[in-house]
Amino acid sequence: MATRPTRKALGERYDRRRQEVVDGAAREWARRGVEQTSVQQLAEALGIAAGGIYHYFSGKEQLLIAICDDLVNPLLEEARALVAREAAPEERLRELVRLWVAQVVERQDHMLVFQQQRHVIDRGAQWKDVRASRKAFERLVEQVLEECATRPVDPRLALAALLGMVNHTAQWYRPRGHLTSSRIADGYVDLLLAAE
Amino acid sequence: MATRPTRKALGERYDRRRQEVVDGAAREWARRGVEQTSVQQLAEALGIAAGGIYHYFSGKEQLLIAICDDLVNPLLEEARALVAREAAPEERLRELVRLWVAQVVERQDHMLVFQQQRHVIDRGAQWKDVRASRKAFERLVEQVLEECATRPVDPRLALAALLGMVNHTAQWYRPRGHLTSSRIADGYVDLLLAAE
Amino acid sequence: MATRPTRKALGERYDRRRQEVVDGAAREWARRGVEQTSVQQLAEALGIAAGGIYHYFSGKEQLLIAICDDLVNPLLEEARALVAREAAPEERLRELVRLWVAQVVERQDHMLVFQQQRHVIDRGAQWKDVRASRKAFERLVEQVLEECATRPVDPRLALAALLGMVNHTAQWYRPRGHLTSSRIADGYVDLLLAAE
Amino acid sequence: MATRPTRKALGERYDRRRQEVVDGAAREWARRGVEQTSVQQLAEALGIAAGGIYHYFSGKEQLLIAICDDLVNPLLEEARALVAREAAPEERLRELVRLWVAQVVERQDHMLVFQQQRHVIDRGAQWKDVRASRKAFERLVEQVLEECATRPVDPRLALAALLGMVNHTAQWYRPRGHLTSSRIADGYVDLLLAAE
DNA sequence: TATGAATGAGCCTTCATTCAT
DNA sequence: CATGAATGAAGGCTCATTCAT
Repeated sequence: MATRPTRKALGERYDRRRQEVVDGAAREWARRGVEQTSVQQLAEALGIAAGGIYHYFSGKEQLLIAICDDLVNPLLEEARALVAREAAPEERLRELVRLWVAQVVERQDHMLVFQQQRHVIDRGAQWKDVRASRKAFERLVEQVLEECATRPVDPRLALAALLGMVNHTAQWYRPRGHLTSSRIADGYVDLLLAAE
Repeated sequence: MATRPTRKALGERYDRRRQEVVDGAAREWARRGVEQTSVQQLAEALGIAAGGIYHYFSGKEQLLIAICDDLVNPLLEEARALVAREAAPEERLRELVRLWVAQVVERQDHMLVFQQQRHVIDRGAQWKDVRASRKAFERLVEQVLEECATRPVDPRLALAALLGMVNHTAQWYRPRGHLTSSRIADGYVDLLLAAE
Repeated sequence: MATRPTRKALGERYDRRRQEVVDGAAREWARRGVEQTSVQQLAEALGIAAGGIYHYFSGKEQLLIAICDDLVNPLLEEARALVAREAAPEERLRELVRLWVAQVVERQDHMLVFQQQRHVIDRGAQWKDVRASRKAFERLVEQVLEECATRPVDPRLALAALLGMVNHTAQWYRPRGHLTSSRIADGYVDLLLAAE
Repeated sequence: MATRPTRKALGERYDRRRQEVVDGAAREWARRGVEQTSVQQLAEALGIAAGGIYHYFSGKEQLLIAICDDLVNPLLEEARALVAREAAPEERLRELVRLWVAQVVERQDHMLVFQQQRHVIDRGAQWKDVRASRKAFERLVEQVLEECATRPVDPRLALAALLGMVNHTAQWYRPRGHLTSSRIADGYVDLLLAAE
């Protein structure tokens, strides 16, 4: 017989709905801009009433934070797991950049929102965790990069260049091209590493 | 006694004041965000009354456009002049990137505003000119790059990487470091060009 | 085995629960204010879900009316019974004020809500009954007062003063003091009646 | 010749306009209730745009505070001046109550708003000054009352009764009756003082 | 009965812009 | 040219109420 939704199932439904809001908001905001999209418009695009969003988030900024959390935290986690594994330095860098570009490509909307709102993220106290995760990830990249034999440029410049390249990918990447996520990543790494 | 300012002098003063507004707005908006800074706040930071801004610009968006014009047009002009000169391809690329990075560094605030507002620039009809200038500049870079012997990566990827690196420079560059504008530019070019 | 509750028992339980909602609402609203307390907050304080309140009351205002009914109707009824009894005028006044102060003290929260919402009660059509009961009670006090030998002040002023004193009691009364309900009442009456 | 408005005159105009808003808000809120009157409605009644109110007050609650300040501070000041003068205790009480009732009657709307919002005033930190002034005034009355030969009731009860009477005056007083402010005050005092 | 997700009307407030001075 | 009071159109958010479960 049909089972009534249990408390757990209700929680799952809540989580699913919440995730839909996060993803939908990222999609709309990436296209139209955060400040250019009213909560009304967002709700309309999500097919719910404006007030409904406030069941899941206490305000527009909290929703923005959720989007950034969803972007930064999984990336940092996976990167840490990857770095913990044994590997040759160059291979490790290659894997890290692949992982990273894959995330940028898979969560392109989140990424575009993240970059769009950089000046907001850099300021408020409520953004501290996001800032810390971003910083931690950049440190990780820095360390991996330091162990590699790169072309003869200032190491800090190499890091900055890599950050610039990868993050900028969100601005131009279109799926269905022959430039897949891993080809892009390999290209970036090839620019950095010393020719063999 | 004091001579009355002539018509020309008035015009100069007007232009000087207008430029001060543009630069001040870029500075404030780069730090606090365009939408996060009200016209009142901006005026206060500029030391004038809110209404005063409307003597120079018909609205907030016109001021934003002026900032972007101030960034994109001189860059495109200088780049065109540079490309018109005779030079070896690799040297030409190097000079172009130097010019470009120099602009990014000198007009860092303008650049940060420009990037912050990318989704706005990409949409409205009033942004057509800015979009055209940006596109023209990117084409120029593409052409210069195509003539160079770069490392063996997809040419479109090399262009995208270069755009990413250089634009991202605005996010981290601080004056007074040993990484000067031209060293940064040279580093970027070194990453792209085939090792000799 | 456990007997199913009878229809009557269900009704009793319904009434008991309803009364708990009335009293709980009076308590919360007296402290936090009616408009400052959302139905959600109220429900939480009562240990039920927001929707649950609507099983007993068709809306927030109906609940407010119930609180006022609970205050005004018993008072008027008891006052009428008291006045119907034989007694010397001064003694009758004393008993009436005792009864009245006792109500104010026992239903202090109801009273505070009642006073807080005076401007609401004075307006809407749905408040006609409450207004009528209040008016009837005040007439009763007026009549009882008229028969007494009061100090030589305008009778209307004496009535107003008495109303002011007694109603204000809700604002400061705290149980466990030596000022009991009947001592307070006697004090008020002593102020009004001519010295013997 | 016509003088241009000086900076001082502009300030005066600002103050006058601000006072109009305070008085108008008191009038509307006394009649319709603070929470029952939207800022829009209030502005309409004042003949200005809704946003205009925010030139003088940073929010609805600040306007409410201004109303209460306008009520409590002058009263406290005048009462202090009065108490500082030489006088027989009973005469001093009479003058104090006259002053007090006169204020209640002259600022009837302010008073009604003040009472209506008692539970709000009693809570927030932004109400500390108003609470302090109210308390200081009540202390003053208490001291003056203590020196008088009152009827044989508990002194605290006498004070509470007086507070109840006087404050309640705002609820029923209508101008043009034969019960003038000073007759009302004298009546109240006569109730309290021992018969001669 | 009870729940709590969802609704949608309306509120307070902000802010780009105007205009009399 | 400059000011700053005033406007009015949204915007974010709250909350009483409904209803499927």
